[in-house]
Amino acid sequence: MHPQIKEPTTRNAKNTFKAIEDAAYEVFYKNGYHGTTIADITNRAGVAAGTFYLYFPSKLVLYQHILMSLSHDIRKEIAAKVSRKETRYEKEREGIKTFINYALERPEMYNIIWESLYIDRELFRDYYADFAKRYKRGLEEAAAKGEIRSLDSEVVSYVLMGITNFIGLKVVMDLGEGNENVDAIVNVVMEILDKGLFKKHRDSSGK
Amino acid sequence: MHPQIKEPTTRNAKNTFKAIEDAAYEVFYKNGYHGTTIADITNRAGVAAGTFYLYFPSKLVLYQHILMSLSHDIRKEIAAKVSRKETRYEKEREGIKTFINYALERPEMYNIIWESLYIDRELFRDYYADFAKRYKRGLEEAAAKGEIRSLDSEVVSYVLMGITNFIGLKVVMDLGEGNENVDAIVNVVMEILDKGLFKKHRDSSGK
DNA sequence: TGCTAACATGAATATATATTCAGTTTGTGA
DNA sequence: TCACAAACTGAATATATATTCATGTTAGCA
Repeated sequence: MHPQIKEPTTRNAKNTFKAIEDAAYEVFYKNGYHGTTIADITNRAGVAAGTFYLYFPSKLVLYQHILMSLSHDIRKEIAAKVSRKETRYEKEREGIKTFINYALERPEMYNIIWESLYIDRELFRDYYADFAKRYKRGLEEAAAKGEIRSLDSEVVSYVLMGITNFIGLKVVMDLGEGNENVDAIVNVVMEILDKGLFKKHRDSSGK
Repeated sequence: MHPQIKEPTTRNAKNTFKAIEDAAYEVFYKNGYHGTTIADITNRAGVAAGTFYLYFPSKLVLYQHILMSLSHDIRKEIAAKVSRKETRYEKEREGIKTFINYALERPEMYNIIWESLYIDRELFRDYYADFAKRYKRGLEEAAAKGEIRSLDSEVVSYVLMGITNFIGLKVVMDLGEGNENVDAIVNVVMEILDKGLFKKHRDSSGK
């Protein structure tokens, strides 16, 4: 928990705190950080403007609080699903699928994480650096077992994050246009990861 | 040119206009859209605040103007380089390499394009939709020639954009930490695209 | 040299909104 | 039932900054 946040102690105060958090999720998503005012948040939460400052010292700290809770949540969800699979191949498929479904069901979270690049660059950087680190670990284990080819695992992790994030972006942007067949999309991605994009060209030593 | 922008006519006015544009590039990059004020721009350009409004009706229109010019520029650069290559394989390698080098040399452009998701969602969406459309065309030609495998070209184009953008992101975030060996990074990416990530697992019909 | 239109100025205006604070209500333990 | 702290209120404050406008300056031409 952010050190500057004052935790509520009584039952009523806990409800108030939660109402502010919930309102913030909704409004930050809908209108972005700069597009939402403290008044938007407190109105939606049904409390007075001053009440906000009983718990949070500033709008920025609230944003950071929400961002951290989001990123924790999305990582937990992916880790839980992935750990149930045996092979790296199956883990990868599951991770991509989970991420896309997450983006589809709660586009707000996804959106808020990207916006952080322009609100709190450190937090954004840390989020992806940490994500990459976990990814690397998994990839290196898989390489040690001979499940995947030996390639720079840092670069590979950004390749995989890039694919997942952009496919998620596409799905979110297309929301409501009926392109939500996640399995079909994941199949295409796995085809590429499994066999490559290119048909064999010239000699296999390449150019 | 944006219809609300008033073009300068005289030699001096052209210089003033250019100075405002140049200042805006720098400052938008450095501090983001919300972090820069009209005063920041006009101070850096060496003109009075009011002068800004001789040419641009608002800060938003200036931002849109700059974003469009950036996205035009980056696409032009990639298209020019790619068109010199023969095979899809070589074109892909060149496109990725050009994009990363672009991000490395002018991180501001790259940065501004992503921020647009939170400033002008339509413009952002259009930018990527258009990028994807061009990509699709190239991929479909390559598929017709048998250079690449037949897969949903829309999904493939987002996979490739995702890879490129995230590798670009990594390179920009790491700037100054000596990880700027673009060729080595591109090689890893091409390895994956060429031969896949996974070693052959079980039977090739897959799961 | 004087005229005119384009160009430029920067102080003043208008507005938005994050944050404060003096006062009020509420719940709880004695 | 009282006392007190915690919780809450919302009008007032403070600040930032996009935009306007009355006024001045310049360049080129008759």
